[in-house]
Amino acid sequence: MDQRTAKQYFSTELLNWYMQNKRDLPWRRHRNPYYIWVSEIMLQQTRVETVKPYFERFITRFPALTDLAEAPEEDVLKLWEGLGYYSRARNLQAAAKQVLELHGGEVPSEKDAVFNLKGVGPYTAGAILSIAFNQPEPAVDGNVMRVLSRYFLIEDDIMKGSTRVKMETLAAELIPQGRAGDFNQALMELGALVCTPKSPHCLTCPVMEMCKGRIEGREDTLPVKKKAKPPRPEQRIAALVTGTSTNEGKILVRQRPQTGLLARMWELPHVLASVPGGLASQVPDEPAMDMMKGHLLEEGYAVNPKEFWKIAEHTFSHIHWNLQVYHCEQAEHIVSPAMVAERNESYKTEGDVYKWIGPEDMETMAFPNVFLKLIKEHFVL
DNA sequence: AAGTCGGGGGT
DNA sequence: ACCCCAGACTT
Repeated sequence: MDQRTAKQYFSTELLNWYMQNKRDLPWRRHRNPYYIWVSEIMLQQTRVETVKPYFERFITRFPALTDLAEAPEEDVLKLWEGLGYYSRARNLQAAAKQVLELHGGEVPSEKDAVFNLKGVGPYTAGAILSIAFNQPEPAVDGNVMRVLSRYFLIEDDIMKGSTRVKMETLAAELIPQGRAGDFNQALMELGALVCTPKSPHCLTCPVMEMCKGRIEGREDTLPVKKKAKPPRPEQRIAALVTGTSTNEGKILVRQRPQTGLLARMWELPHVLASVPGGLASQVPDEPAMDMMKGHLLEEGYAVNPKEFWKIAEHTFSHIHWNLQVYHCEQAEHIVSPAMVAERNESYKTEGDVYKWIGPEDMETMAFPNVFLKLIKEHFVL
């Protein structure tokens, strides 16, 4: 009979399994704290397979922390294009500058210093400290909470902060002496490959014999998690404005404000068209087209709506966009000097900057995916 | 504690 | 359609 406790068994068997089954991932090829840090930021709420190409391009362009710290923010955002949660990119660069000024360019290995880096929370701090410096700190993410909730049959709601703290205490107790980095990665690897959210592969699990959740037949009902609120629907009218005369071959885009949703990203002009709970309008929607035309005129751009192009849908965590996209054409009009002055003033305060761009500009300007797809289709890129 | 912040893959 | 993902930050 196995004399080991459930915790001893778990730690030993899981670590042995990991050493035999760990994946060859780009950020596991070196033990460069900067690489590990970048990978952990990218991996927040993002799958491994999605991150791989982004990570490769990022460290090719910014091989060292100094390269990232000194780069134009536009370059950083462009490399993050399509990855989502763009404040991660801004915070990462800000933190790189922090490291340059406060720690001589070396990623700190002291707990408080790591925690104080922008964009580094409880999980990422633990990941950096354990994986890069092998310090015995827990790194509790969604994978870890799922694995622990099943193995130890913990029924606390994992959405609660108090549950994460409880899991961190437990995870810290499980770390084998001197093996923090490997063990923490083993926990996440098990969650990603075996102890999956749906249909966990218990038959091939290295710790199935003493898994309380499996023994009680609860593996499909754990972890306990309160359901998230559904995203609120928003109907929006977008314009793909093609330029005339000096703007022939170009389209009109604008840059979003410095804060909030998709901060500082470029986009096609669009306006909110519906009241919450209102019915989706049919296309072509003449009043909506007039609203779009009026909106752009206020911004100083006269356009003639042509025809409905297509519907584009995009879901954020908390908002669902239904975009009616219309083809428009730049129109001649006279702008008074007063209007130009007023507009320039509003640029400073609101941050909405409009610009005519061609296909070549797509190489430097960062767009959220919903607009990226539309514009690439228009330019046939 | 609840809301904000992307995007895609798996089922 | 819904769920979830190597979460952090703001209010």
